[in-house]
Amino acid sequence: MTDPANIDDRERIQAARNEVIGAMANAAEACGAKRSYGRLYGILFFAEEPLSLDALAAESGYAKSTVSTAMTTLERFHMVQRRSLPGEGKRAFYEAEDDFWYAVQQFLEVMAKRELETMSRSFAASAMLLEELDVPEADADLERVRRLEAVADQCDAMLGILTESSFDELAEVADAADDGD
Amino acid sequence: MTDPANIDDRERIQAARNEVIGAMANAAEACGAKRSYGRLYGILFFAEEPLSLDALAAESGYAKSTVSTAMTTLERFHMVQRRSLPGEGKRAFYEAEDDFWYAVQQFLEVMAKRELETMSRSFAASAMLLEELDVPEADADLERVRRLEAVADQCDAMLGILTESSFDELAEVADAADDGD
DNA sequence: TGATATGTAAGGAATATTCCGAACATAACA
DNA sequence: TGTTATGTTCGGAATATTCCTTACATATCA
Repeated sequence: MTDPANIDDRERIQAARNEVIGAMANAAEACGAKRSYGRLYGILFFAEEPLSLDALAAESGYAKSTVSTAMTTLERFHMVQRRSLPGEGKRAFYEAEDDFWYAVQQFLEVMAKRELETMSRSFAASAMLLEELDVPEADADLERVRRLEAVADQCDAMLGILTESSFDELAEVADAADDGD
Repeated sequence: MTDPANIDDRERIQAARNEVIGAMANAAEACGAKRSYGRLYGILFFAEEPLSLDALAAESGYAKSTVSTAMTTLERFHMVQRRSLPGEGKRAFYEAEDDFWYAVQQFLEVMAKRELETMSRSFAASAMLLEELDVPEADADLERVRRLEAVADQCDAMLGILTESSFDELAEVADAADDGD
C-alpha cells in the first residue's frame, strides 16, 4: 500500500502543490488579504474532496478558529463554498471555487470595484466643494480633479469588462484590442 | 492680502484637496504601498510648483527621512519626477506625474506584472514536477495547474493591454468590448 | 433535555510595519 | 580644503496585524 515508490510520489506531489499554494499565499498578500487565506484556498484547490474545518486545520497547521474566520471571509468573496453533507450532523465541508477566473472576477468585483467607488466618491465630493468657489486656484484644482474622475471612470469601465466577461469572451476582447493597436 | 473671504476660500480649497489626498492614501494602501506615499503623491499632485524635500516634510508633517525614502520609491514607480532646478545647489525638487492614467499604468507595469510573473513561474515549476510523475493523482493536479496557467496567461494579456494602451485607445477597447457583449 | 461535537468570538502574545530622530554621507560653494 | 546645506541610512519606538488559546454559543442526537 505504501511502498517506497509511492512515498516518493507523494512527496513530489506535495512539493508541486506547495509551490502553487505558496504562490497563492503571495497573491493573497498582494491583494491585501492575509497569507493564510491564500494558503487555505490553495489547500482546498487541490483537495480531492470537500474538507471539514478540523481537516483544514490539521492539513494547514492553523488553529481551527483561524480557519473558521478564513472560511467565512473566503465564502463572502465566493472563493470557497460551504457544503453541508447529509448524515454529517452540524459539520460543514468546504471546497474551493475551482474556476479560478471566476474567483479572480469575484475579487475584482468585491474589492477593486468597492475601492474604486470609494475613490470616485471622494473625487466627486472634492469637485463639488471646488465648484462652489470662484477663484483661479480652485479652477486649476477642479481641472485636476476632473482628470482624476475621468481616469476613475475609465478604470471602472475596464473593471466592468473584466468582471462581466466570461473567460472566453475575455480572450476575444484581448484579441480585438491587439488588432486595434 | 488675506481678508476673511480669502481665508475662507483657502480653507475650502484645502478641504477639497484633503478629500482627494485621503483617497490617494487609501488607494496606496489598497495597492500594497504605504499610506504616506499616497498622501505625499497627493500633495505633489496639487502643488503649483515642484516642492523640495523640506517643503514636502513641512506640508505633510512627515519627517524628512520618511519623505526622502518615499520620493526614492515613488520615483522608481515613475509616479513622481525629481528635478534639479538651476541655481538651487544640491537641492532637488519633486513634482507628481500629472497624467494619472500613466501613473496607474506604471503601477500595473511594475507591481502587478511582476507579481503575476512570479505566480506564473511557480505554476510552471509545479507543472514541471507533476509532468515527471505518472500516477493518476499527479495527472489530476496537473490538469488543475494547467487551468491556473491559462488564467494567469489571460491576466497577463489583459495587463498588457492596460499598460500599453493610451488613455484614448483604452476607451476604444472598452467600447469594442461592450459592443461585443 | 443532557451530553457531545462543532462553529464562532474575544483577548492577548508574537510578529511585522511604519515612521521618527540621530548619525552619517555627499554635493555645492566660499 | 573647510564649511554649510542637503540627502540618505540605520536602529528603535509606536503602532498595527496575525494568529493562537480560551471561553462561549449552537446544533445534533441519545
